[in-house]
Amino acid sequence: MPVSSSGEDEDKPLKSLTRRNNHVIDLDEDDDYEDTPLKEVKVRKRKAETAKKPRKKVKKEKKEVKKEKEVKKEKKVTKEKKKVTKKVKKEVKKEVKKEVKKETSVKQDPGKDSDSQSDVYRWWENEDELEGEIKWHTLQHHGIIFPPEYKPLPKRVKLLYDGKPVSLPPSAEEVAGFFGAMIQTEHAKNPVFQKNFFHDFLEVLKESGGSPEAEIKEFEKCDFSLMYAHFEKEREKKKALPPQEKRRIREEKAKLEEKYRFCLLDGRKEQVGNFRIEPPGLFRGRGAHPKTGKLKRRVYPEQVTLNLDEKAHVPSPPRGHNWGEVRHDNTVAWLAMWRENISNSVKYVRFGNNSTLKGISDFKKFEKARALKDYIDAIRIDYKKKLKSELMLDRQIATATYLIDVFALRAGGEKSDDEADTVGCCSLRYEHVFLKPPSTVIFDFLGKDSVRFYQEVEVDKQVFKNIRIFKKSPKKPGDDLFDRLDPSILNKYFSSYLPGLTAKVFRTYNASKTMQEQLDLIPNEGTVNEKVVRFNAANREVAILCNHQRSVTKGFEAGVQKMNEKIEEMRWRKTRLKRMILQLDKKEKKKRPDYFAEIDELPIEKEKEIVERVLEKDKERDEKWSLREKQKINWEKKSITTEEYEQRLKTLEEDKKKRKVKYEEKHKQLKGETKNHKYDLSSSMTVEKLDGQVEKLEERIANTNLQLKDREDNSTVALSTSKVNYIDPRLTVAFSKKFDVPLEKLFTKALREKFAWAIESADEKWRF
DNA sequence: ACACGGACTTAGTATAGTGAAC
DNA sequence: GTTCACTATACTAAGTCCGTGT
Repeated sequence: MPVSSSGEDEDKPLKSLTRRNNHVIDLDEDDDYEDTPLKEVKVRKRKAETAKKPRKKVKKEKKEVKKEKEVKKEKKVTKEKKKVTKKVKKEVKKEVKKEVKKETSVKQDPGKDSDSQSDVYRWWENEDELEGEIKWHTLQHHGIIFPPEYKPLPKRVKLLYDGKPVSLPPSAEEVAGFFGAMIQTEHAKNPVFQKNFFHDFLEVLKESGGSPEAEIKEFEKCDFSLMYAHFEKEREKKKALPPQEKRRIREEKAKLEEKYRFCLLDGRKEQVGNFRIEPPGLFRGRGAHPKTGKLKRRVYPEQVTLNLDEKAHVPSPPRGHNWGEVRHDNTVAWLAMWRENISNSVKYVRFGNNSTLKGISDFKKFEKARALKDYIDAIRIDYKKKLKSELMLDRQIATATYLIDVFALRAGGEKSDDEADTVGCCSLRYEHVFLKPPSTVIFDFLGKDSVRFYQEVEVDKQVFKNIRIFKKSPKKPGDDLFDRLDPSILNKYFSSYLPGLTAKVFRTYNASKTMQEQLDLIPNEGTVNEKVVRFNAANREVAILCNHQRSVTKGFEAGVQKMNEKIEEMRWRKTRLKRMILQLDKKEKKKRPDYFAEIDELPIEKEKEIVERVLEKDKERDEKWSLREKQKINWEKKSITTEEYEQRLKTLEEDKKKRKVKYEEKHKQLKGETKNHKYDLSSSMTVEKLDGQVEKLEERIANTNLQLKDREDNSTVALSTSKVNYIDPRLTVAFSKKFDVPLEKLFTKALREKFAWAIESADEKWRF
C-alpha cells in the first residue's frame, strides 16, 4: 500500500508512522519543555488523536484477512512439508556424527536396566547436544488422552428458568453445568464473565435445538443452584469414599494413562508433560480479560496434529475419528498440537520438565545469562551515556534498558483489544509512570497475568529527566511512553552486544546474580532449618525483584494468630518451669538473675488468659474425640450385634467420664498454680532436669518464631516462580553442598528431576 | 520492513497429596 | 487414625521472541 496520501496514513498502525523518522530531540533539557521542535509535536499529536480508532480498524481488517488465509492453508501445508525435508537434509551430516556419538556412549555405559534411575540420559556430558536445530532423530509416542464424553445429568437436576425447571439438550446442559459448578467463585460474579458465558451458552443452545419448555433469553432468569448442589453432592460423595476405594480409582487411572506418560525420543524413554487434551469449560481469563467466561469448546481428533517420526507407528485415533494431520517435523519439541477457539492460538503437547530437550534449553538459558556477565559493564556504561543522546530513539532505548536492567521489567509487546490490558517496558503508557521531583518515579501498572507492579523508586537523574521528556505535552493518558520502541527494536540493540541477548535475559541474569550475592551473605552456621530459612530469604529477594506475587490463602490470618498463640503458650510453659526451679532452690535467682527475669514479664492477667485458652483447647479436644468415637460406633452399628453396640456405647461413656475427671483435675491444678505459683513436683525432680526442659522449649520457640516470620514474609510473595525459572539451579546445588543442607530441603522431587543436569555438574565452589 | 503466528518460556491458581498435630 | 493445613503438582493462561511471507 502506498503511503502517500495523509488519509491512508491515518489507517496505518501507529508505530510505523513515527518510527520512520529519527527526530533530534530537545537538547536543552534543563528545561523548557514546550520548546520541542514543531515537527515532532505535529506527528505526536496526530498519533495521539488517532490512537484508539485506527487500532480497532486494523484489527478488523486482520480478521478478514485471517479467513482468506484459512483458504490458503492447504497450499501452505504442502509447502511446510517441503521445508521440513529441506531442513532434514541440511542436518544430515550432524545426524551421522551424533549417531556415532550415541553408540560410543552406549558402549561406555553397558548393562543398565531400562527402568532405573541410571537410565537418565546424561546429555550434559555430550557437547554435541548443544548445537543444531534438529531436536530429535526418532520420536514415537502413543498420542493423547481425550476428555471423556459428556454424561448428561440425572433428570431431576435441571436448570431453572424463571423459576421453572427446563430441560436442555446435552451439549447445552454441559455448558450450563460449567457455569453452575462455578457459581460460588469470583468469576461467576464478574459481569463480563456472565455475559460471555451466556452468549456462548445461547449459541450452543440454538445449535442443539433449544429447550422445549421455554425460550431462554435472560441470564438473570437462570437459576443454576440445583446444578451446583448436585456437583457439590458428587464432590462430597467422592471425598467420603473409603481410602482403599480412592486408591483403587487412582491406580486404575494411572494404569490407563501409563502408556501416554512416556514417549521414545532417539530410542530413549522420556516423559511427556501434558498428555491430556484440555477439557471443554469456561475460559478463565485473568484480570479484566474481555473474553473471560467464553466457552472453550471440546477438541476432537480431527483438530489435532500429531508429530512423530516417519517410521513411527501412528497411534490410532479414538473410534470413529481421524487425526487432523500427522507431521514429521524434527525441528520442534512437541508431540501434538491443536488450536483453541478462544483466541485461535495453538496448544501443544510437550515433553516433561525432566526431559532432555527441556534440560538442554534450560541449560542454554542460564549459560546465556552467565555470558551477559562479560558484557553488562559495557552495556551499562553505554546506556548511561546514551541517556543523554541527541536522538530521541537512542534516549528511549537507553531509558528502557535502564528500566529493564534495574527494575527487571519485561519487554512488553503490543497487545490487542481482545486481551487484558497489561503492559511491560515498551508498552508502558503515560498513566503508568508518575514523576515525583527531584528524582523519584512511581510505577503503577498491571503486568503479566494482571499482577500489579507498584514501586516508588529513586532513579538516575537523567532517567528522571528523560521520562519527563517522554511524557511531555501533547502526550496524554493513553499514549505510549516509549513511542519509538517495541521489543524487536530493543532486542536488536541488545543482540549487537551479544548474539541472542534479549530483554528477558536481563531478568534471568539479574535474578541469578542477586541470588548469588544474597547467598554470599549467609554465614555457614546454625541448624539446617535456619540455613533453609536464610536460603528462602535470599530466594525471596529475587522473587521481589521479579515481582512474583501470589494471593494470600484464605486461612492465612487465622494461621498466623494460631501460631502466635502457640508461641505465647510455650513462653508460658517456660516461665512455669523457671518458677519450678526457684521453688526447688531459691538461690538460683541470685546466681542467674537474667535467666529468671522473664518471670516478671508475664502479667497475671495474661497468664490467666493463656491458661484459660489451654484449658479450652483441652475441652474442645475431648469433645471432638468423643464425637468421633460415637460416629465410629454408629458406622459399625450394622456389622455388630446390638449387645456389642450397647457395650461399646457404655465403654465410650466411661471413657468420657474418665477424661472429664482428668480434665477437671488439671483445671483445678492450673487455676491453683496461677494463684500462688506453687507446684507439685515429684521428689526426683532436679534443677538440671528443669533446665533441660527450658532449653528444649527455648529451641522450639525460636524455631516457631522463625517459621512464623518466614510465613508472614512469604504470604504475598511466590518463591517458586523464580526458583523454577530464574535462579540458576547450580547456585542452589552449590549452596546445598557448601552448607550441608540436604537438597531435598531446597528442591522438590520434580525440581530435582528437572535440574538433574545442575545437580550432577555443580560443586560447592560453583559460582554464577 | 513489518505484521503475524508458531514455538517456546514464564506465570498464578486450582486441586491433589501429604505429613504434622492432635 | 483423622483432621487440618500446607506443599507439591497439574493445569493452562499469558508472556517473549523469532522466522516467515507479503
